[in-house]
Amino acid sequence: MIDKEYNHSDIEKKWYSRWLKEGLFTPSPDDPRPPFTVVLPPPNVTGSLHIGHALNITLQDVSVRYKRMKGFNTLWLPGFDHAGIATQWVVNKQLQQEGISRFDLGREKFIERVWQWVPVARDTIKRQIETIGASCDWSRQRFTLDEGFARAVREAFYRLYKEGLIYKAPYIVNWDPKDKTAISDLEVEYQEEAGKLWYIKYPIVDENGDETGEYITVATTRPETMLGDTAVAVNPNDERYKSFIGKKVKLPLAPEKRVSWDGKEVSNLIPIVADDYVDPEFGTGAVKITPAHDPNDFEVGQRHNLPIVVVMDEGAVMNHNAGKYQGLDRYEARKQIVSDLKELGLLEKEEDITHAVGHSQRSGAVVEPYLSTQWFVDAEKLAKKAIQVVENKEIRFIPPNWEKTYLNWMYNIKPWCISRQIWWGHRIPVWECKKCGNQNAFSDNLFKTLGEKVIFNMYGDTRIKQVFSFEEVKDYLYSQNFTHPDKTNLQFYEKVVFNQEIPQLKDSDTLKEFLNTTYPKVPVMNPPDTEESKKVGFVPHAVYYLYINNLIGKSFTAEDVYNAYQQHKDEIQFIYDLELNGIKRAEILEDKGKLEKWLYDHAYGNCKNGRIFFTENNGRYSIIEDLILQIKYFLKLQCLSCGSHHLKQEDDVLDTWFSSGLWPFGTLGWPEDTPDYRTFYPTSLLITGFDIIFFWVARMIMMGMHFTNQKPFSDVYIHALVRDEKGEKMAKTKGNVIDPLDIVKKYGADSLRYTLTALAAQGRDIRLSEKRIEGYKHFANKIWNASRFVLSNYENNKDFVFSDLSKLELSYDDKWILTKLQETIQLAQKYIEDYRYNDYAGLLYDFFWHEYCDWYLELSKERVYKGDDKEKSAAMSTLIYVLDKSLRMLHPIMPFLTEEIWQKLPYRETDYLPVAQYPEVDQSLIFEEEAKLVEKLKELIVSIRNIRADFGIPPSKKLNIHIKSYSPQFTDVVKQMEQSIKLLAKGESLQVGEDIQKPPNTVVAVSSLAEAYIDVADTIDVDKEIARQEKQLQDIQKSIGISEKKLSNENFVKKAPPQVVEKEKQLYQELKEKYQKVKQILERLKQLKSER
RNA sequence: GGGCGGUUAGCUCAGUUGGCCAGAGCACCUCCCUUACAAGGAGGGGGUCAUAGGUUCGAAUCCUAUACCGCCCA
Repeated sequence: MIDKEYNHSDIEKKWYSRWLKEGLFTPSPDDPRPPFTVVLPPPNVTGSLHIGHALNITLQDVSVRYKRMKGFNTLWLPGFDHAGIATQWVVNKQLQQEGISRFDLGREKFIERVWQWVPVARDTIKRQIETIGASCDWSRQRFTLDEGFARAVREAFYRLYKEGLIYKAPYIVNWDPKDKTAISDLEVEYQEEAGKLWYIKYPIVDENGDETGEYITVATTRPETMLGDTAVAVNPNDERYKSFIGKKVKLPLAPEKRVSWDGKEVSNLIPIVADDYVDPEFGTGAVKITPAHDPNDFEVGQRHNLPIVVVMDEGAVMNHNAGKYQGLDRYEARKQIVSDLKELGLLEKEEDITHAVGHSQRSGAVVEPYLSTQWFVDAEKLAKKAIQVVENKEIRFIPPNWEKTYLNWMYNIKPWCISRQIWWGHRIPVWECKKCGNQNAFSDNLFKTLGEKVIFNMYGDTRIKQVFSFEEVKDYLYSQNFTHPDKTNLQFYEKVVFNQEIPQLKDSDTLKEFLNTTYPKVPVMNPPDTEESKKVGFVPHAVYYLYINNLIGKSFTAEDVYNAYQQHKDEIQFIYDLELNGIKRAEILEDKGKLEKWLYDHAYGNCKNGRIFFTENNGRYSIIEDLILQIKYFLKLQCLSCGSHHLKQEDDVLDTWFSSGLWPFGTLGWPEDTPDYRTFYPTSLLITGFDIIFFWVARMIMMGMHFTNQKPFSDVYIHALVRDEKGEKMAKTKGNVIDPLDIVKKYGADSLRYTLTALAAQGRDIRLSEKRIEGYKHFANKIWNASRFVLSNYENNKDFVFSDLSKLELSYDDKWILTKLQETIQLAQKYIEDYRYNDYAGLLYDFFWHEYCDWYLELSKERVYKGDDKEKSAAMSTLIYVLDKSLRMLHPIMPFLTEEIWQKLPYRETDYLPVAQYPEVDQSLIFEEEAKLVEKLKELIVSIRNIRADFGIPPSKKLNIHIKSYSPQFTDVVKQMEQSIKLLAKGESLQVGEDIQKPPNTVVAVSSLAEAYIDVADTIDVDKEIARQEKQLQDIQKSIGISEKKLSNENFVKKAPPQVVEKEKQLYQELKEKYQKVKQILERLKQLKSER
């Protein structure tokens, strides 16, 4: 028996783990059914989910569960985003609490700290996603920094770089002086702020640099940047300034000599240049040009070959070029400069203005346009295909108006700055050669064998150092993987990254063998804790290195060492520079004589510490191998241009969105051609918020088209922001956030999901209030109790229930609800496939509550309780049938509740509802005639209830009802359903027939197929009834008037579509008839009154 | 400055090819503890669909302008 109370927490706890255990959400790439793929927008590992995530996840789950039930081979792939700046920010905050900064820790230790934090956030979020009920495939869970994804990012970068689509260049970037990093255009938020426009007079000078007494006035909102001015520009057609062009001005306050960005001296006498960019109408028509601190000025500077003078450092503190302002913060300097100008009489005026000031989205600091050398993606080239694929509708935005937003942005796309001066993220896979300066981009395609590729990737992920030990490799390969705890890291490489066995690395023995045969061996002769002064130095290490790598034979002469060293010194120096923290006395190896002596000394102990490394015999030396404490290995990377090993990897990391852009294919195995990739890519649907269309959606389309030559997804559903009930953005600082977990606790996940689905109308923000959620909890309760009614009666009537309805004697109401059900099934599919989530939710709500519960359940009670076998059978079977279909349709929105109830139903083709079949329309269960008659019957019952209310008859009083039917058909309906009608209309007795006469002391309810006379005997109030009927007559008359007006309009009849006209005519006819009837009734009433 | 969207019942919102005398939930009023459900049932009040023009037989729906609100981009 089913519990009396609906208790969401009991129900919701038990199903999720069972679904997972059964693998219901884990599809196979071998499944022949058509695929349906969704990738979850990976939540940031910064904290926990908010209600916007809940909406996003719910809508995805609704579509995903629907498609799964429709028989698609459905994959919903979840994962997490490392969220560079955001996560670094969170960990920084934690460090602050401990009173330390990330610089105190250093890069390596800091990243360790972040890795400690990530699983905390990740697992919290994962639990939240599970609580909401998301039917995603955790066995395929990914992380944007996992071994495979990091590899995909390196590969993507490498390819773009090779193709010339990524380049490093000096450019004006948006600089965040607080976080000390460049940020992309998109990460800048503009705010209207009160500011000032200062008009500054620049004195004109003659050829000798003497002031002529003339001035040219420029206007600026950032006077501190004037110290970096290298020109004044005017429009070439501006008559006012024509004579000034080519002359020079003396830049006030600036030191006489400044140093340009590329180290040249720059004078404080700067030219006046002509440039079309200057708008003569704006300000004074003369513009100061600061190429290092303004993007437009930078362009002007390029055109006129102007020097570039940077006047601030990375923290926006004035630098050496600022003369006496050096060391001042930019705003402090501004104040000083303005007051100094005033004193010099060079400040013409100041104006109050409001202007848009750019702030860093993350730190809030005012962004400083700043010249800096950064990495850029040539987005314009990538945009081409990304534009095409949307223009020709291969990718569809829903709602479609977002397409315009997307395209507009794409048409005007700018180079994308992808380097970030932070530590947490994908370190740029470029190694600069310290010898020749070449930029080398590497990916693991540098290596042939899988083993080598793995080692390179481990190095790239900073899991091992470039000189590494067997233990380091072993420990990492055979330890638990971070993203897939059921696998070792090696298994992750095999199964997820390369989709191949890697026998070379399989176990300790093969691994050791592999390392020994693949990598140069690096002998180490110092125990880890050796005092600096006691350390064995560079020269012996170098000789041992040559020896152990078989470059000088078993025994050797000084000459042999000299020659071999000459050949290998670059790598040896590089390695020991790393290992010994600098190299000493390398000159010994460069001189045969010194080397000879050194070898001899170190064979006989004639040296410091009396060290003996070698044995000597006749000028030939041999190694004393016992001195080697450990063998490490060297991952050989060489400059592609000069071959040197002296490479240093870029310190900067990539913009997080660079990696997110690969999400739809990087998670499915790309760049490998895996079964998952072949089966599930391109994905079908992406659901996300409008705020990241540019950040993410656009980048995925660009990257997807470029790397896979396929659209990454077909449909993009863009949902709105969830706001609070007052329409304000939810923010922790405002204290108006709704925590999804609180809601789930209070109302249940099903109720939250239903609410979000019902509110998700296209193209609108969602205002969420708890009241609304409560309303849907009531709906959940309704489903629960209706099911309780059905199931408890099923318990007592098990033998009467059949799944095949065709053999049963279905009553009018059975046929009616079945017909309604078919309509609902059809509409439901249409709505969900059109992404009209709110309509889907509304439709089912209405059907289940207002048709099934309010009417069908009530109508069925008579037969369920008192019917004969056949009646019971029809009613019970239909009740169960409709409940079953309803639960299936409700399941995508309310997975937990529906599963709980569905499990108790008698016939199920699968063990679990998530993989049960979605209802399809059954033509044999559509009974239009019968359905229409029942609709009329409902109308009649409502009109009887109205009378009751109008006359204030208490529900406890049973009525005598006489029904005059207008047709034998309807008479039959009423007769068959007599008992049910009595129940619903609370009748004592019921007579029906076409020739029934109105008994005295009754009032009349007129409906379209019958009129009902209600015996109100002692309660009848003739005056009241006359008034009631008169009001009705008036209403009808009004309607007739409207209808008449339409029909008498020639143009309406002529031009309106026939079915509309036909409908109107029918309505008119019905109204007319009704009018007549009511009129008669009124006449009789008036007669009655006069008789009394 | 450019673009997009919104303005419908007290509140939150539906209303998709123009054909309803405009709908839902919540709130409100009346009655009812009837054995699925008081987290319920029956009934009810409440809107000149922002404003002004226009197109049309017909406009909440299309067009134009205005007002206010929001967002995005520069």
